[in-house]
Amino acid sequence: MRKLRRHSEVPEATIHRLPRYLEKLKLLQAMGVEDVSSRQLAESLDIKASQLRHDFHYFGGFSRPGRPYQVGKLVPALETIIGVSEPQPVAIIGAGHLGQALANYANMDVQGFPVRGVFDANPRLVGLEIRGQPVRDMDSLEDVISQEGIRIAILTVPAPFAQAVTDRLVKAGIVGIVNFAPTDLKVPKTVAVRNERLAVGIMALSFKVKCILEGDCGVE
Amino acid sequence: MRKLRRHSEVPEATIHRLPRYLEKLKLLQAMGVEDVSSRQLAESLDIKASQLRHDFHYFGGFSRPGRPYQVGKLVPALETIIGVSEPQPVAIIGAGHLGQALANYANMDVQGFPVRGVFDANPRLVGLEIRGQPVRDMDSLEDVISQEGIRIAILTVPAPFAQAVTDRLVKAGIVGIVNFAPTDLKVPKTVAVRNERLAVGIMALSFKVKCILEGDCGVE
DNA sequence: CGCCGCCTGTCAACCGGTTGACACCCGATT
DNA sequence: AATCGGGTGTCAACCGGTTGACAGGCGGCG
Repeated sequence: MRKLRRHSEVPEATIHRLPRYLEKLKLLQAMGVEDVSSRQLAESLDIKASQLRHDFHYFGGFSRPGRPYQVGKLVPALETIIGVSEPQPVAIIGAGHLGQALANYANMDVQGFPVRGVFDANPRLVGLEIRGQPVRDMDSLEDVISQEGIRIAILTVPAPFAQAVTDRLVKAGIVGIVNFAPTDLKVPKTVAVRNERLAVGIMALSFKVKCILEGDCGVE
Repeated sequence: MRKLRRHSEVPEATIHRLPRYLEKLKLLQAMGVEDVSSRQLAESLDIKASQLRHDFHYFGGFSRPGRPYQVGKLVPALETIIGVSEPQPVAIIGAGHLGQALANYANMDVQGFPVRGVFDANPRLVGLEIRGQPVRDMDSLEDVISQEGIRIAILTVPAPFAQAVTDRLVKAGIVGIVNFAPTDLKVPKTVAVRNERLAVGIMALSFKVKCILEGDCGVE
């Protein structure tokens, strides 16, 4: 990376693609691939090569011009850009099925986001072990966050509690929240929120399905 | 709805907002609200009023001009557009934590997507009851899909199995797939896929968090 | 009855993101 | 050494989506 422009200039759409680049590149790395051209990489991700180059262009040169990208250099560069060059501990608030699923499913540790605290208000869940992590009482929320230096929280509590929990998180020094509750959270501008609305996905799909079934899609 | 244009002409971005409109409107309906202006509705969703009107404009007139929207008419109209005017039965493939979470969490029934079949290859999960639904063996996949008339499937199996399961689903007549596996699925053009990549969300957030912590965001 | 405030439908300008084109660079090969 | 194939960096045109502006409709009130 030669000249790194200010992050604020990177378009939203590009940011969302970075994780996919990293994911694929790690895969290639694990397969022992050393070089990869923009065309190869783009095709495997089903996007245009010009777009990929354009995206990388925001961060300066990843390769000597005229030569393909070197996987070994790209991976750490992307990790630095995304902010996972060193592990980012996260907390999961709400140990219901979704919370548990996230702790297991996306195996967060490998992705660079080790889970360092799982919390729930339900006394019946508190004490339960998930992946070697005890489910903690909400009382200890602030303490654990500051002790572990947690910056990112994942919210998987029922919608009615989401805002109250959020307020506590913000006070405790959390800087980023992934919100799975179907509510819009109010936070100061210094906190980033990403809403992950599961229901929207299936509804958008339903629209397209209707479209297909009615032969109303332009695809004849 | 007077003149309904072809669905294919509705921009992607608008489609993704429709579910949010519906969600909010249902809420208002439950509160007994009868009329709502574009400004009120837009503000509560944190978008511009002009955009909301523009979105609705794709589907013709929802109100007599000069008068606010009538919640009672908007809700069924949106339901028809999205395709949930009558329940859309869905199947969940993969009864791990994520599959279970989805069956419970987003209470699909209320959203118009009653779960009519939960499947898993793991014999230890088969037979388990989830919300009154038995977890079924994969063998019965095709039968249940055709008997229940299921059109939409939710994929929550581990990535290595995703494509194989998808092929079976397509053959069985599934038209839409919500894919939670971190893999790109290959499907015929007559099948709609929506990828729901949980890991991308947290990484995009991490980028912004880094941004905030380094004071590199334009917001001073 | 006429005016006024509020509302929607509609359009045109604007903006960000995507895409194609091309200049330039490199290593291999003849 | 010159050439050739394949690669990246970069830019400008293009396109879809967003936003602001405004014409016209409706009901309430003086």
